[in-house]
Amino acid sequence: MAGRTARAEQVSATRELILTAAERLFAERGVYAVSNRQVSEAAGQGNNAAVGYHFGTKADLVRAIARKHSEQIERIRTRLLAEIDDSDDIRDWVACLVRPVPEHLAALGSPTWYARFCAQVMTDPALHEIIVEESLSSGSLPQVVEGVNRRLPDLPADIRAERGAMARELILHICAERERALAENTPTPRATWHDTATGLIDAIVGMWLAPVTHPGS
Amino acid sequence: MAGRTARAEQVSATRELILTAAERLFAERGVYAVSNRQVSEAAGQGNNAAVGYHFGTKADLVRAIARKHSEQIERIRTRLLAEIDDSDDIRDWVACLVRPVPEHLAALGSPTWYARFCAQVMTDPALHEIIVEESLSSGSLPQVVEGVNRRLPDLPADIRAERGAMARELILHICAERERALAENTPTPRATWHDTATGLIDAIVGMWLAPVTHPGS
DNA sequence: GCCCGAGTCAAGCAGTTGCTTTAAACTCCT
DNA sequence: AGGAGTTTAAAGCAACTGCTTGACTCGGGC
Repeated sequence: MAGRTARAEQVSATRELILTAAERLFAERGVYAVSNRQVSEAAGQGNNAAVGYHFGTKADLVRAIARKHSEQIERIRTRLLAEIDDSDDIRDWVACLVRPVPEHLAALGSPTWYARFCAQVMTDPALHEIIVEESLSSGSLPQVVEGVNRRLPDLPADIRAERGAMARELILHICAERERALAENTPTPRATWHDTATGLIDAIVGMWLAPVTHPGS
Repeated sequence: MAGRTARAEQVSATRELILTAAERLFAERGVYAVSNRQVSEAAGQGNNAAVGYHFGTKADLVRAIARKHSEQIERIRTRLLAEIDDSDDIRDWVACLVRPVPEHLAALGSPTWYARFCAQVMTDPALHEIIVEESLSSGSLPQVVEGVNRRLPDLPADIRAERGAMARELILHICAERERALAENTPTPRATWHDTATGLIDAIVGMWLAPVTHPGS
């Protein structure tokens, strides 16, 4: 047990190497602009088919990257969910929705690549499904959404869904934009990931509480 | 003059053919998943290098597509800007920001591909710059942003920039999501592009007017 | 009215892709 | 201690990429 077999450690080490190399290259150059060969080489594998051996297709590699992170994010989310303990403040629930992502990015240290990676995958017609089932259908998220909805004023179901989608897009793409700015040494509106989350919570709460114009206007 | 030369018409016709074929393929399969060859073939050009001949690299083709649409969008925006005529209602100004995009999509008829195309290009590290300078730096947009800012309560410059970015991301990706849903025959929260715009305006105004939590919390 | 040049077509180029195959190196189990 | 099975390495494959080349078509200016 202690240290498992040396072989298994070696294997999971190269898997991890490939995973992080792929994530970096995908974020910097684009998922489809990078070949599996380049990923293998960047991971220090002389074997130019290492990606195929360990993961299969590029879609499988993308799924593996997404899963790795979404597990971490899920962990943070359940922790926050426990902390707010059925609070009545909608802000707390929105925080449960928002904070896991930027907090995860903060925990990764600098630089990070996951947000840019995720934004790309999310907008790609072929990969979109993958990341949805890997990140969005997991454990505690529906619980948080339900918690938010319960503390929300009466809204038609359609509007609820619409603003839920807005919150989702906002969280992802604002994080990706900040990550890009950090990578390019461009000024960012917020100093830390935590402050970024606070800004997102402010905005999303305001958005969710906004009055609804009847479409007949 | 009347009818120009028959030859020049033929040329601009095939250019247009390539442009729309590329837009559709890019939206449906992904910008990098489609080769210039495939675009040429889909445009009915026996010449497998037609894209290269008429446009150059793929980046140039993307720029051409973006320019074509952003000209139309710019036209709508200036029209709306004239209609609100220095209104004092912030809603009018936000409408000037939001409406041009969904209204342009509505004018294109169904189905459309531009929103999905745009969302992809916007998240791609290599193409991001292209569409920014082609769509966002154009004519009347800064004017609208300035108009919105003037009708906004006092906000720190950073927060202003942050929420501006949020509005931008929201408009683009919500339109892309609706377009995707339409293409897949999935239910959408709104029946029309106009209603979608109304929902976006509600949300963005609410977001912009939301109180700002001091990051010290 | 005839030749020039822009536009189209078709074939071919070297380079790269994903994937398969074969060989070597290594750990693990008996 | 050695055979077995797995991981890495390296080479090779057909398919496809962008790009160039040369022949053909045809409208327009001298």
